[in-house]
Amino acid sequence: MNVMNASPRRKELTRLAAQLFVQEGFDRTTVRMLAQEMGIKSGSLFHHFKDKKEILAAVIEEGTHNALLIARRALDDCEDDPEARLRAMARAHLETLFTDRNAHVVALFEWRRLAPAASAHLSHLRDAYEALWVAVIDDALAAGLIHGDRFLVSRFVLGALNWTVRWYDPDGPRTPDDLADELVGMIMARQSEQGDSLAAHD
Amino acid sequence: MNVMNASPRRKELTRLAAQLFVQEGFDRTTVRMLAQEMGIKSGSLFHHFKDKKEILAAVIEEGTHNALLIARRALDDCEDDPEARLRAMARAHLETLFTDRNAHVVALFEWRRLAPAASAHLSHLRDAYEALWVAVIDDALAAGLIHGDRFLVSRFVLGALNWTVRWYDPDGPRTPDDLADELVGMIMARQSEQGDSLAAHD
DNA sequence: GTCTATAGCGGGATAGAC
DNA sequence: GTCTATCCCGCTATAGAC
Repeated sequence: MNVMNASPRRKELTRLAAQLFVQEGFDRTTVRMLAQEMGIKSGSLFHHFKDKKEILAAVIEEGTHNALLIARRALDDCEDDPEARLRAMARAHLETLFTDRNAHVVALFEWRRLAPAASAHLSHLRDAYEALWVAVIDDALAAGLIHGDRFLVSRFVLGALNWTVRWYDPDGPRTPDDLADELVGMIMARQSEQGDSLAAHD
Repeated sequence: MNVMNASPRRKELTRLAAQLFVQEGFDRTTVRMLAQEMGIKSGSLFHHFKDKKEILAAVIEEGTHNALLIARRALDDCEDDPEARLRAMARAHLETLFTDRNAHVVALFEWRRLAPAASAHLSHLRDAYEALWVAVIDDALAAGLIHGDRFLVSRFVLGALNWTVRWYDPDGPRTPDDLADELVGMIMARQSEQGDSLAAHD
């Protein structure tokens, strides 16, 4: 169950499951679909996972784990500038959502399906990721870069980012990084000028 | 199917269905649950609806229809001030999400389940609602109240609002109107001062 | 308009051979 | 670790009486 004791086979299956869960949703994805996708029969699936819910748990763990890793790495590659850090977090979030890492999408959108049985380990992962966000938001607030309530700002920003899954087309003209920059630009309180540098994209 | 030819009985059932769809999700809500909730047997349900998908369609139509009505009314009660109109739209959106109108939540979160068979009428309703938003955002941009790309700003704002369904507790200290005001405050480019009036809520 | 009864299907999961 | 075969269940939807 833990990310440590995952066989290569299990990891590969988890990756494929994430893909189907995003396309069809957890409930509409059958174990037969999952099995076919990885070229085995449905019965064999239960050698790797206790039941269907455990597959979802594995995907969600993988997704949150990746998001946490990538966000930490992005922050490490950062100066201490609050704006740069905020931008880095937004970019990292969208990177995990769109750069062939369906697992994070599943973690966000199918969390409720798992909630009753959510392990402490999973909750801890998610809390760690959210803590990263709140810290970055706090710094931006303290620097006067943005304004508002720390709790609400974090949730509004994450909401705006998460909802991109519903409308963003990766094959379109904009990169995920473009989106992240536009969002940060949108909430930043410019001390002066009339906001032209970000207004002429489309 | 159209909102016009809905018997009172059917409207009542639609209301109850919306509640269950929000609680459990469409896929996990069975026709037996739906029937029990309204005090009839599952077989009787199909006298009112052709199949389960038609129930979803009715809920989504109801939800979008209501959202459109309430948003229009809110704008009508408004001065021509772009900030007031933006605030009114945000408030109206959250009002339809949280003030015992589960149908709008279903419309937003279960849209994909219906998408393959979405009627022209339904798409038209949704487009009309989105057009309302884009118009208000356009005015706010033109007035220099906010900044960014019209397309992206609308989607970010709607994303932030829609995602509140996942975390907002109506029994908590904040009203939906508080949330709306905070969001508008967050994206507004203050020409001067250091953003204190909105920062001391929590 | 609601009931009972049930058809018909597809789902998750198991057992035991290989 | 994968297969075949299958159990058992609950789901949507239908048929016909009342």
